Parts: sequence; C-alpha cells; structure tokens
Amino acid sequence: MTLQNAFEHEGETRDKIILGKILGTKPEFRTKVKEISIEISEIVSSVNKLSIDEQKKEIDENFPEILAPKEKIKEREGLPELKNAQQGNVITRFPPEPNGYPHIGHAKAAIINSEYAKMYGGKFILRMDDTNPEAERMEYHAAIKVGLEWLGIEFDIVKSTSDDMEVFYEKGMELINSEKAYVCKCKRDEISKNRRERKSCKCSKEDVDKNISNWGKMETKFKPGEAVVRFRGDMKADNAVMRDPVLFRIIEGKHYTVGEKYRIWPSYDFAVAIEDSIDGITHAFRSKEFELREELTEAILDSLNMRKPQQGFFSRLEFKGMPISKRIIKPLIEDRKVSWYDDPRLPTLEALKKRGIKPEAIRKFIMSLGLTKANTLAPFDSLEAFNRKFVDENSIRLYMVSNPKKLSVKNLSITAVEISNHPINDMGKRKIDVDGNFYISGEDAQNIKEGEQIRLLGLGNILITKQGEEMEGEYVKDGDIKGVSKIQWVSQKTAHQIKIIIPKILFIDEKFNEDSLEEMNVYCEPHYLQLKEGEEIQFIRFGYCRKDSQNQAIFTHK
RNA sequence: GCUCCUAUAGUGUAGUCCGGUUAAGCAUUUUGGCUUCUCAAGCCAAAGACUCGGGUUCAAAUCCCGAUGGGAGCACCA
Repeated sequence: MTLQNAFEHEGETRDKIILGKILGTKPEFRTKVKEISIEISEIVSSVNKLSIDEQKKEIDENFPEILAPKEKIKEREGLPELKNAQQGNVITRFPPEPNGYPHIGHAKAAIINSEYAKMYGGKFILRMDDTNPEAERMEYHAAIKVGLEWLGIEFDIVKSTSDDMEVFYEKGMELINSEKAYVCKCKRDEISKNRRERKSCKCSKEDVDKNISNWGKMETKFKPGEAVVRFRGDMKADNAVMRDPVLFRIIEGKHYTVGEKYRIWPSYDFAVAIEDSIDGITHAFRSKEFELREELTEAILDSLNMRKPQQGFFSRLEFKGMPISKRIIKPLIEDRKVSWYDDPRLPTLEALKKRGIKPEAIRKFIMSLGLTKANTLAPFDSLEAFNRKFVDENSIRLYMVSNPKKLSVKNLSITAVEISNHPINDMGKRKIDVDGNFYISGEDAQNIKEGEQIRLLGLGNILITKQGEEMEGEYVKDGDIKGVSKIQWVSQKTAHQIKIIIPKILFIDEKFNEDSLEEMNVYCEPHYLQLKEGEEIQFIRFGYCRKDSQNQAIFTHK
C-alpha cells in the first residue's frame, strides 16, 4: 500500500497519509495507533529511498493488482434521501399563492417537492394558497397552472386552501376554547410594538366567553383591522414568530373563487399548518425564509393534537441581474423598460419559454443545485449549458447574415445546392437556389483579402477578386475544403429579413441596464418561413434562436 | 438592535450528521488538442477551492469556541 501511494505521488509518500489509509480501511488497528505508526515510518522511509522505477518494478513483481486504475467516486444521483420516509408513503406539496406570474423560484419549489414524491412513489399535491382575497386573481391562478404544465409537473391532487375554510373555523374555535388563542383588538402598530418589546397586551387576558363573543363580532360587526385572532405563543420568545402571531383576520375584498362568502380569513401560518396536516403531507419543503416558521407550525399542530409533517428548507433561487420580485418588475413594466411579464429578460417561466429555454433543462438545472441552504445566485450560464444539450440535438441549422455585404460571383456553374439541416442527426435537407448574388456577414467580409479564397458553406470555394462595398469573386470548382475560412451566406434573391432580439442582463450592480435588449436586423434563408413558431433553430456560427414569428426571432444563447 | 440560517475552485455544487478508505469528486467557465464543410455539438487534456483565528485528536473540510462576510425573520403578505 505504501508503495502504491508513493508511486501515485511521484515516488514520495508520507507516513501520516499511510496511517490514515490503514486506519480508514482497517478499524481494528485504531487502538494500536502508537505501535503501528512506528512501523509505518520505517516502511515509508524505505519506500521513499527507492527511485520511481524501482518502485514500479517492485509493484509489477509483487502486487500487480494495484496498478489497475482506481474507480471513480460515485456521484449521488438526484436529491438526498429523506428522513422518516417510506417507499409509497410520501406525500409532498407545492402551495403557491396565486398573486403573480410563476417564475424560476416557483419552479424550484415545485420541482423539489415533486421529485421527492416521485422518488418515493408517493403523491404530490398542488394547493393554491388563496387566503388573501385582496392579492389573488384568477389570472394568476391560471398562469401558475399553465407554467407548471409547461414544466411537465404532474399532480395527483389539485386543490385550494379556501376549500377548507370550515375546517379553519372549527380548528380556530378549538384553540379559543382551549385558551390557546384569543381575540385581540389592539391596533396594528401596537401589536407590532409589543412584539418588539416582548410585552403581552390586555386582550390576551380575556376569558374564553369573551373571546367567543368577540369571534362572533368578527363575523359581523368588527371592521377589517379592528380585531384579529392571535395564537397564544410566547411573547418572550427569541423567535419573533412565536410572539402571539395572528391566526385570523378580517378581509372584505371579493375572493376570486368564493366571492364574498367569508370575511374572516386564516393567516398563512395557520392555514399551511392545518392544510399540511389534513392533506397528509409527510414532507414539506419550503424556501429558507420560512425557516423560523417551523417552530410555529409545530406549536399550532401540537396544541390541536394534529399530525405534523417533516419540514425541510432550501435556499431561494435567483439569477444574477434578473429580478424575481413583483416589487421590482412592476415599475419596470409601468416605465415601459420591459414589455410585460413574459419579456425574455425576465426569469418568469413564460419569459424563459419565450427565450427558448426547455423545461427539461430547467429541471436538470434545479436538480443540479441540490438542497443547499446557502444563498444561490446562479449565473444564467449554467442554465444555458443544460439547455444547449437539449436544444442542439433537434435544432435545424440555417444560414443567417448580419451587417450584410454583397458578393457577386461570376462563372457560378450551379443553380441550386442541397444542404442538410443538421450535421449529425437526420433532419432532412433543404434546397437553395443560387444565381451568383449573395450576402455575407460584414464581420466576415472585413477579414477577407483580395486574392484569397473563402468557402461558402455547403456551396463551394470562391476566389475573391475585388474587396470593397460590393465584393466580387470567382467560383473555384472542386476547391480545397481544408485551410479556407468557411462562412455562411444567403442568396440575395431569396433573402428574408428578420429581427433578432438579444436579451441581456437586466441589472448591472443594481442599476438597470439600458442596453439590456439588443436588436439586430439580419437576412436569413427563406426556409425560416416554413418553420413553426416557437421552433428552436441554430443560426450557424451565431447561436441558438427561437422563432418568435415570421419576422422575429429571439436569441437563446451561444 | 435582537434572533435564526449560511460559508468548499471564476461560478454552481458533492463530501460535513457518524473525523481516517478521496493530499477534496462532479458540472459549468476558461485555455489547449482531436474531430468536423459552423465560432455548435462530441471526445481528450490542463488550470483552479475547504473564509479567517484558536482548541480537541495520532489524525480536522468534517467536532468545539471565537471572529468576519452573505442572507432571512421581527406584517392583520405568502
């Protein structure tokens, strides 16, 4: 073993390392560390005296097996194992609030929870967390469902928190009756101040009868803001969430599905605790900002003698320079700095789709981030790398020319060429008519000198006879493929003009990037017109783009 | 201010619970090479990390203490 290690490290080894290896593989020596370490030192120094060739000889003669290449460490696949989980008995959930358009953050929560359900052959529930009528809308509800469908996430059960209003009332009454909750009539500011100062208010001392009658008044008489139900937590707790949090409050707005049927609405903490318990959720993964809520969720369920789910937490996911919150996006839309929530510069699912990111890539990407609680500010690059693998296989290759320059070729003996749509996969061929009049890219034109040969891809070599605004050349029959620069081209007669939109980073160091949307007017092959909208293509030597319409494409990535 | 979470290459992570079998694995990025009628994809190679300071131990990325950086919570939002 000493020999092996020495050989692997250029003929030198260290006794500490050898000791570690022996103790690691043979725990029975651990009690005799002193004795064996002396022995090891001797062996090590004798091995180190040998030259590397002598070591190799020794190995060949006596221990040939250790020259076999080491097997690589196996990378764990997928997510880490769950605690207290049994195959077939896992139920997870994704509870978005329908108060905005779904984005990459939603995707992370949904994918992690659904993957766990899948991993354990369990169930996965989509629960629209709609307990604040003022913020929620059908439009968002629908957008979330569309987004998740696009991601390819399947649910066993779809429900809304508001389906269970009667249960919340029942459980709320139970808490009031058992003195675990009380009606508080303090002003909002007062509650907040008392929380900070860790002081109870006088409402918390009211008896059960008074609380019950006040609950009655909440149903009819009190106005929004005049009374709330609070959980009797611990006003002295270090965890501020435990300082008598609100369980119910009055909201009079019209709810997008149940209308004005209810005016007392449960708070998030209460609703989630109860819902997770009655839905049979075994494992609930929430993003890190809810970490302090774990204690409260458990306290509520304990006081109701209800079953508790196992909770887990993961970090929020954001891309560098791509805002995720409505607070930032909304003003951008109002100022017309971005067009809408599907603007390709945004990290919403709709935008990612428009930009040409594939759902499989998002899934792989999110799985690659793991379940870490450290903040993740991923660069968009890594998503692109995943996406490229999916997109490359089935994007047809087309020629496109930017900053077009004219090139006319004399003595062109052919009138049409056939070009295959993909270099490796069989995706058919297309025929292009040519008449000697081409466009080539301005960038390529710059690099060409008179008297040089270039090759128009798929067509043939051209000897450039005249540089300048309008270039001229001669067709070289059977030209040499190797050693000439190969460039893409478009036939002047059939060239189709499109606009390519290049989305770039929206914020640079917290400042809006005024140049975040670049537009290019380019010529491409007429074949573009025959493609379906939404199809991914690769403009050769430029990058992958998604066809947005007959005259507009969006740049996906290199 | 108080409380909680977090810290591994340029970037994202695995390993940390239960110290040694791995002088830290993977992906991405960058660079070089091969292949190729694309500057794509594919293949090969190189480069590159345990935040800092103490302690425990024969042995610390891993355990303990402290410091520092980053994030979150202290809503009648979720």
